[in-house]
Amino acid sequence: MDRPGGAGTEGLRRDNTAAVLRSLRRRGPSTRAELAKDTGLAKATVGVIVADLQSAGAVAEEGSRPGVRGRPGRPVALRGEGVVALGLELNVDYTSAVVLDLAGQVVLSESRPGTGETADLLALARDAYTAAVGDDRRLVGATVAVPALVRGDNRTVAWAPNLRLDGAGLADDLATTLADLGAGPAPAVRVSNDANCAAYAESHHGAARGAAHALYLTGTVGVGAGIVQDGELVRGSAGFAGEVGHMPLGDASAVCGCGRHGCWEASVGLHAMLAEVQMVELDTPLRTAEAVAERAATDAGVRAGLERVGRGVGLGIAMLSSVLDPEVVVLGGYFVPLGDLVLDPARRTLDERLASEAQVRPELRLSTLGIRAAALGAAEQSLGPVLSGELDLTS
Amino acid sequence: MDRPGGAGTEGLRRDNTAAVLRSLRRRGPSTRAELAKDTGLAKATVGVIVADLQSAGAVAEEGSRPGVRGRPGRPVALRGEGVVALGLELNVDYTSAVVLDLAGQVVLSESRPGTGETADLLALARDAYTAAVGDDRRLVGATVAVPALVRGDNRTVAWAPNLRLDGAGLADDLATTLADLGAGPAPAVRVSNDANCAAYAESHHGAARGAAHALYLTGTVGVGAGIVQDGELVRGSAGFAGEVGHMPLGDASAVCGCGRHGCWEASVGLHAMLAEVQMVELDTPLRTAEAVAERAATDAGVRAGLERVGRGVGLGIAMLSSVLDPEVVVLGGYFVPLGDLVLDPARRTLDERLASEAQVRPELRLSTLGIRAAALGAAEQSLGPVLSGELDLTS
DNA sequence: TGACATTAGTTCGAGACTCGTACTTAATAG
DNA sequence: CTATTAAGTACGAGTCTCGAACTAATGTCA
Repeated sequence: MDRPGGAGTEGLRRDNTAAVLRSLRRRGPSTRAELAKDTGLAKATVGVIVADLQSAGAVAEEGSRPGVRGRPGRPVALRGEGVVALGLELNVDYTSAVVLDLAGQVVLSESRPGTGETADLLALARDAYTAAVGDDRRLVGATVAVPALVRGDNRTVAWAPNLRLDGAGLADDLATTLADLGAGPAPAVRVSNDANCAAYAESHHGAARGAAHALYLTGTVGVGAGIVQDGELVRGSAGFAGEVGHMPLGDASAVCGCGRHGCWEASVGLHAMLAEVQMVELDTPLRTAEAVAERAATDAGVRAGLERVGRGVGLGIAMLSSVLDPEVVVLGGYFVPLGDLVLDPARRTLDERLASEAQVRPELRLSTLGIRAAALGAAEQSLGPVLSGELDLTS
Repeated sequence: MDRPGGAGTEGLRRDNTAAVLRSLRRRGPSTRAELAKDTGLAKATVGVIVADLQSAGAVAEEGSRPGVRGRPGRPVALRGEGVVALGLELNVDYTSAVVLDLAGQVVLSESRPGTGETADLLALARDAYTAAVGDDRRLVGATVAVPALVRGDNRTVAWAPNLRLDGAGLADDLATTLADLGAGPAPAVRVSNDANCAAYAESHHGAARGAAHALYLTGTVGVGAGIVQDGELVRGSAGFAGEVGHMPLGDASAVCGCGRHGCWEASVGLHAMLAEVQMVELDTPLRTAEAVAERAATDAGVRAGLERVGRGVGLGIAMLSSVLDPEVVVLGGYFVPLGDLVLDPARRTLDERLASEAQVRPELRLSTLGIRAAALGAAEQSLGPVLSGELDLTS
């Protein structure tokens, strides 16, 4: 509710500067005149703001666009060489890093196998920093995505059943690592849930781009969700929203790893899927699913098993859709290699289960971002304060 | 993301004025010094803003508060006689009206039996306007709560199975009615879902006051929900979020009015409850539930039936909590007279079903606002633009 | 009782910002 | 080569916030 930039006239400038940045991010390189029209600011104001951003290194002029009558405008573009954010993911079997520039371009993207150790992550962070940030770019923030419950402060890990994490240790460690590397004015460090990060990435860069209301589901051993409403993540009171794996939904007969019956992931998690198709797990969920998809081409029994899984997926999406009314549902994780083998039955179940006649079935899409989704979303989250006016580049 | 007040320095003033109003609303009468501290504005600025609001009739000085050392402050309070909003509810068997002043005080509250006709509502609106608005108060907006799916534009009724409503007719009719009554600068007219309105009311005035993340559930023949996240309603892409009645959750054996199996309301709606306790429906859900509660005092069979219903309620809340992570869940409608007869088993089920060890069970409370909840929330929604700076009182 | 400390609120000038208008600049059309 | 069109800039007016200095009102304590 409060003004992001601050209450005085300087705050006003910050907010207007942020509006210019957002316009550039959304519409690409634009002339001052176009920016004025898009933001509603006066031409003169835009001129001053652009000059400030230019001398801060955040934007630069491009070659002019000729053609039409009249004096040609000189387009201004966000400058990737200026400002970047770092996104990281620490998972049980790999770590990823993405460096994202202000223009939304991925500058660096790297994944390494790992064992979930904080040290792995810090090493990767160091390498990514050296390779893609260095002394000439300004790092405005870093966010780590983790498969854990993270409190609303975006620092404190409350519960990480699969990682040895506790409290704000990870955030602090990363902060000191970055400080040691000499990252200028201490960049903001945050920790965030991996499904939330991936959801954010899908809504800004991936399959849900352009949808203000999206739901992201990732299938691994468990099932996680990230909810985007009005372009922002829904966090819940403690920061735990989107923990859909144990929704009491499926067969009462299905026993879940948590010891209870009827959890959704006991019907649609990786192990449930493997039981349906009577196959065994390989080294990663993705490779496992690829093997299943391959077998499905020739094995009707496997296809039938996936059909049952798909119906369970559809049932859960029906549930979530009636609560959240998303425009797009993106499926990631092991669902991606299975594609329509799972999505088609899910769509059919969903059609049968729409809450009312007026409701339109949300579009079901597959994630296009792959393994870097969470790291990318983490980076995008770190860019947030710049685009909202909370952080001032020009000072 | 955009500044609510506008981009120029006048917009800045509007936003700061709104901040002062919000502070007064939240903390009650305050001196200029207290306002300065709370809003972060300079004393001088607050002085000017308060003077403006005073001459606009929105605030007034109260008798001074003596006691402490130093010059005593002169508290300023929101002035109920100045600015009001109108909230209405059109339901199948009654209509309600609430007039709410800027200070959050209910100026008028009236309910009448009805038959769901638009004409009933317009008549009540006229009467409420004459009685509590008249020529001396300024009406800033009116909102009608309806048991229907309303699009995100807050005007268009998309689906109203129990009312004869269609499109934006209701909003237009109310607008012309108010215009005929001579309501100054045309007040904004909106239409909104009744459960959403009630949820908003509970989070601002009722059992969930102070909770930024709340979930409201109302039990009638169906079950509806309203979701508040970060103090704002979650609407979904089309405006249909919160349609929880047909979540595929309960026994597959329970047949729902919609023709499908397993809908939540087929287990916990009024008729399902009556079937469990083997009693018949009276004229309203509330009176029916009162009769059931009375019988439960002496009839163990009824208590057992309510226990089963309560477990179903708890299961649904477990589902919703794992998705939304609310701090408080408020139950309204027919659940209120049944109280702990339903809530206790619901709490037990919920405890068994929490998504993770780290999660804390949301508090389950009963609605305290009764039949006027929706109308009150509607009025509060109409007050929103004033408190956010979208609407300027001083011009 | 009277000087003093303390807190509230106002006055005033400086500084920052946006805006509209007028002006300059750079291209195309004829 | 001139007219036209549109982009960008310079400038002055108007609005706003802010801090410092100042005035006002009260309790404290000698």
